Amino acid sequence: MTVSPVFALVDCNNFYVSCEKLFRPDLKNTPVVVLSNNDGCVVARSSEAKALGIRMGVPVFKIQREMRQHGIVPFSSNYALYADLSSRVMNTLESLAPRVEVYSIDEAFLDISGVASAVSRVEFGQQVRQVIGNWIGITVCVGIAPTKTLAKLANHGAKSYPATGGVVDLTSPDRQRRLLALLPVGEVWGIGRRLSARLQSIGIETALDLANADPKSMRNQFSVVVERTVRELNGESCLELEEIAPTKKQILSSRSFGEKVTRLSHMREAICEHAARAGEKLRQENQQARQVTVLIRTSPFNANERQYANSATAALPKPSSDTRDLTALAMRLLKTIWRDGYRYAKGGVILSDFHAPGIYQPDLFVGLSGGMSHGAPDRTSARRNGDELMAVIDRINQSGKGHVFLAGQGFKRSWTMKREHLSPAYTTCWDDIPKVR
DNA sequence: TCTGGGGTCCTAGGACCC
DNA sequence: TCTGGGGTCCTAGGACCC
Repeated sequence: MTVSPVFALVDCNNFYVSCEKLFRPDLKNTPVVVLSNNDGCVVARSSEAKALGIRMGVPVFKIQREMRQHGIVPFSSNYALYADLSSRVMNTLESLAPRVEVYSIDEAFLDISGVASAVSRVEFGQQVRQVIGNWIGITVCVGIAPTKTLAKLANHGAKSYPATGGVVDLTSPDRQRRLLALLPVGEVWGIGRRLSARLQSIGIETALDLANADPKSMRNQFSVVVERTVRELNGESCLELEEIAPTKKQILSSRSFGEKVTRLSHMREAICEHAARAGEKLRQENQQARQVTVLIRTSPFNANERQYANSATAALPKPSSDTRDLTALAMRLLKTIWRDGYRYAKGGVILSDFHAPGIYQPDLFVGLSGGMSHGAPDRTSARRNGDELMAVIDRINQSGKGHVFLAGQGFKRSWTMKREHLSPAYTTCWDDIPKVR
């Protein structure tokens, strides 16, 4: 007999802000925001900042006045810090539950099917909160339910209503319906802005309205995704716990520039840099890529300016994870889409069509017809020792002792991103460890 | 002047085949 | 005048997530 599943969704409160405040106790009751790359917009807010009406995703230049007026303290994104604290949280969760799916940097689903009664489920949730709070200093909320979609809503309830003590058990259908009736349909996991508007236009306003809809008809009018959501809202589990992260299907490195790029030489540097970063991620995944895409664009927000956005994709003669192969192709692709006379805001590289090293079936005609227009057909395999070179470069770059890169990535780098409010790397760099006097 | 980055999945439509 | 039908594969674009 199979036990019906019970999921717990553990979600860190205001995660990025909490990470920053952890090392700045002086900011305990101060409104704090964390900014996106380039200090562009707000991506995390402390409860004080939320209370002041600072919206998620708002561009920083639009709230300069409020920032000064209320003394809101901004931080640039410090991903090294957040990733390190995240892995501490996740490791702790793995010691508390038999099966854990790390869903994002600040959330995880736990399988707690073995925890029997309603009382002990809530106790379990409280215990999780206490351990994470005491050991790491991060506050989490816990939502418990028979499906992932309901666990998400339970978590939302735990965050919204302090009287819950940060834990909501939504295993009883009666409680499910009561909470669903209170929530607008857009709060449901998988229902975004567009679907929300379309659903409302046919009279589905609340999460409960959606739960009461006919799954088949939802599939016809929308998609299987919406049908699955309806079933999940009714306690029928359609989404399983994924303990092992599936292998990636694409890797993207892209970034807005700190200053607009107008010269091809600068864009070449930036694209080189992205090809190198993407290659590094690819090697961490122990994969090789065959497809390379380069994309560049002007800022879509500036209506007075001439706009241009384009991308180009091509295949390598055979899969590779060697930065030099990826870069060479990326440079050729960039040349095909570059146009003079624009102020470029962003550029990037996407790698796709992955193969595990060594098991690629080459095309029968590779080397005869020549997939690439330059170089010897089997140029990549002539560098068996390229793997070793890349491994050495990765080791040096990850050691924190220095940075090795191709000259094409540039030395002046006027285009690199702005990070004016960066906190120290408290937990990942010896020089930045806080000192107690 | 200044608006993030990195992913996944699904669907529709075209190309191509028999 | 009359102009099939069904299957597969691929890709672009849309929608969603954090």
